[in-house]
Amino acid sequence: MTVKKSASQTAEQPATAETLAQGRDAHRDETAPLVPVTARGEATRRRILDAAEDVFGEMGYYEASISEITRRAGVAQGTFYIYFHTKREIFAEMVGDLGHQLRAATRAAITGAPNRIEVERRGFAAFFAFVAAHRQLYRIVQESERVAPEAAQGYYDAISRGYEQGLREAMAAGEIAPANAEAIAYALMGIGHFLALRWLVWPQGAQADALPDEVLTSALEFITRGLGGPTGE
Amino acid sequence: MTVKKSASQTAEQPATAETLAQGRDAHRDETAPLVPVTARGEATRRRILDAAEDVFGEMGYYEASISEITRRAGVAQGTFYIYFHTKREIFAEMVGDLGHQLRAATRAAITGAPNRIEVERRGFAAFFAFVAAHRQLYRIVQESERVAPEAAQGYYDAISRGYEQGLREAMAAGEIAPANAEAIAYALMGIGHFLALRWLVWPQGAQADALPDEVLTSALEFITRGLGGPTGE
Amino acid sequence: MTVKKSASQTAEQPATAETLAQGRDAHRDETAPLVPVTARGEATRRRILDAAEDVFGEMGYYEASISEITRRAGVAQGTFYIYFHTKREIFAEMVGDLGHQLRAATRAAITGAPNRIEVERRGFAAFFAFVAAHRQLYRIVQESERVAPEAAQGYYDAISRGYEQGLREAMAAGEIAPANAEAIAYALMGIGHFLALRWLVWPQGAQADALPDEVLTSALEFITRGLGGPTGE
Amino acid sequence: MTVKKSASQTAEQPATAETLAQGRDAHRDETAPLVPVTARGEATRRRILDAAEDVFGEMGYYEASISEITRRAGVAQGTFYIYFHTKREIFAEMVGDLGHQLRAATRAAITGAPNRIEVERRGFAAFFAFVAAHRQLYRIVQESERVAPEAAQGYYDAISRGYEQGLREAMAAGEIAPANAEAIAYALMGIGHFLALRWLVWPQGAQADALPDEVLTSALEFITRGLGGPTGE
DNA sequence: CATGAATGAGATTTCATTCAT
DNA sequence: AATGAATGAAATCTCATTCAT
Repeated sequence: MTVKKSASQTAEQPATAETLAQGRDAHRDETAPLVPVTARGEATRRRILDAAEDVFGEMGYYEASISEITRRAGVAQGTFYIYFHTKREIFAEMVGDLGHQLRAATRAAITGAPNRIEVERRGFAAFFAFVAAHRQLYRIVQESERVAPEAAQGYYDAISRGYEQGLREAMAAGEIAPANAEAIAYALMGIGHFLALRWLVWPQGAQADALPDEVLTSALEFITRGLGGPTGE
Repeated sequence: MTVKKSASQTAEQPATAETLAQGRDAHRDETAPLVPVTARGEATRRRILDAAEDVFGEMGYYEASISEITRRAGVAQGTFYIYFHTKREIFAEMVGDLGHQLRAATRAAITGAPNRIEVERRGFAAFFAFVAAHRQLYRIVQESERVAPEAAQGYYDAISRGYEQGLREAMAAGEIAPANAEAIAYALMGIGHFLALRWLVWPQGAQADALPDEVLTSALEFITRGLGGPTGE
Repeated sequence: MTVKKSASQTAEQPATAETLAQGRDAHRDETAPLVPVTARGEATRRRILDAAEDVFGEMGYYEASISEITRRAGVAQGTFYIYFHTKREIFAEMVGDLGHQLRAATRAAITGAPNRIEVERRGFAAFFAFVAAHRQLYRIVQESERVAPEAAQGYYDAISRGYEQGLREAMAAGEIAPANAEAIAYALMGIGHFLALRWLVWPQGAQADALPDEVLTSALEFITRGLGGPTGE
Repeated sequence: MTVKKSASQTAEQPATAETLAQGRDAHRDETAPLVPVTARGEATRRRILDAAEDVFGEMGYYEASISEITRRAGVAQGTFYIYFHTKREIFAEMVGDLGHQLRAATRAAITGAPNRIEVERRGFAAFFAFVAAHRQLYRIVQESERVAPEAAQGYYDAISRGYEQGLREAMAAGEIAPANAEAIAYALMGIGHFLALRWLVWPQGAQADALPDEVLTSALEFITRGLGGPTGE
């Protein structure tokens, strides 16, 4: 194996007595991330990760196989295990990535929104656009609930936290009705999730690039009313 | 053999290369249900189905095995195939059952509600109670999205249809604001789904028998406002 | 799976409520022996065990493969796991068998020996004959020290115990000099082991069916003197 | 490359089907030792060898991996093959080293012993001390019987030769009874081996630093008697 | 001299499904 | 109707070894 277990001094040390002693005791850490050291390695890892996203998305965690992933990545099967300990590990890492991307996209979209309602409007639009563009990833998150529950909870929690903060500020500003922010956050996520499921994920083919206007409008009205208009203080 | 299989060849294929190539998930003629003819058979079938519910719920579709199911059912492995063609088939059947039960429970709960808001209140309460009592089944439906998509869509569609009808009537009666009924139905399902996930499914142990009051209240207020009060026409 | 986990009531019970309840809780016992129920199963298990003895003996534990074992046994690979949980398990079972056979052979040989010295003479002869006839098994025991230490210790301990008892009786009778019986037992086993290694196991081909007379004589004289003649009480 | 390999082609074979078919234990031209030329190289080789001793001792030949060895040695995996052709080669070399050390320790211990009995006493003490200090190495030799039989036989033969010579001289001097020297040598080795196994190798923890007095005494008395006192010719 | 990356054969184990009794 | 046995494909993961830099 030629991959560092996390960022730490590894090879620059000439093999002195001290480093030796350390080497002796440093038992294999099964959980240490497998970080490539060279650019070539980094590129290979990336290729594998990308291939995994495709494969997991198309086939699902269990039907996917490492050999399919490495085939698409164009590397030998053994190469996979240079960069990831297990099939589950790469899956969980993907879910993390995904959440990261989604949050970045949403954050970018809502920047500069004049009020909470507009935040919701833009946020939902960004979310639906993202799902339409990454339909497989949607299924991945769904599946992660069984396969890598920590990853799934991390995904939802991170989204929720961002949501809650915005909601609390809006409540404090009197823009929306006061309420348990986490409850509202999860309610909103649920709405987004199910609308996307019904109108973006289930439909096959190209007709599913966006929600029907009528649906989007009804949903946004529902949300707007639900959040409670300005309280008029 | 005392099991009907509505006149169709089933296993006549000798194990040729092609049939083998179909692999473990060979979809065969699953249109011919295997219906037990005697009471004893009926009971065995039931036992297998019950065991399957446990096993699938605990372990998930892929980690579950027929042998674990039959072990828990107290029958031999071969017996399984007297009543079900494939692993997938029994899974899909379970999802159907599940939806049935849930809808029955909900319908019973909302009967006699004086207005739409009360319907929602009671409906949600019933839903949460059902989830708390059938936590495994919740995961099953979730998983069915990948494993047996038709079953999953059937599940959600049936719930949605009931929902929509109620909503349309309420809209017609001016009880709630007019909107695309299916959109609202899926939004409400999403809310229920995610609140249950966050407060009933994720938490470990006994503290998860019901939603915290505050959460439930906030959610119901959100929904009530969202649906729109009486339009006063 | 169609094999009982040890001798216990399994199938004769009609599936009543009680047996069901039991079935539910009886989680898979990973350590329960896999005992065949029918004669056919028993025969298959035997074939696998015999093949394993050959294969392990010839190639050693690690170079041996399950697929080679099942090939020689004339069964499919999966069949192996109906009767044994792991490669290690069958190996350990073999070592147990072996010890059993060896002790039986030795016991038979020494029955009726007039005195302790004659016991040793006959015992060693029986041991060498056994090793010559089961040269592979010798290597197996040797290897078991690493692969299945409990099995190895069990093997030696059982032999030693028999030895010790005989020695103690002989000491009590004044036939041999008093000493720590276990020490003498292990010393005698060591002698047998190394003589067999040098003159029966290492030599290739047919010339190694027995120890050279001179060697055997020298060894027996050494042992005879070592045990100490009658103490003349 | 600064490592001599006495003029012979080594790796020129492109990885064709045939070379691959040789599998992982391909015996190649192991007759060309890989001798380091610089002091740095010498030190690296030494580090690898020391690490290998630990690893092989702890895990055994087959469970040990080159990557574990190089990890402990603090070098890259590729570096291993600068100094050793194969895994087997380094293993065999270790066994050789070991025998060397053991013989040196024993020789030092018996120097100046007044008679054969005293030689045995001191020799056994030295042997047991060595085993207690190198418990892993004991297992290594044991395993070498399968993995590198030549090395194992070399090990025992060298010890035996030293033994035999001493025995023959003692016989000639009338110090001990005449006998086949090799038989007696292997018998004595067997005794030492099995006593060490039982009282030094098997016991876990610190209580196993030496044989119990009673055991040692009984064994030495057995040996003393066995060798036969002065024949008084 | 040394390194890190890459390879790919191979091994164990699981499991849905079939079948004779 | 039920059982126990058998099958064999497939999947994950390990590891000795090679090679370009």
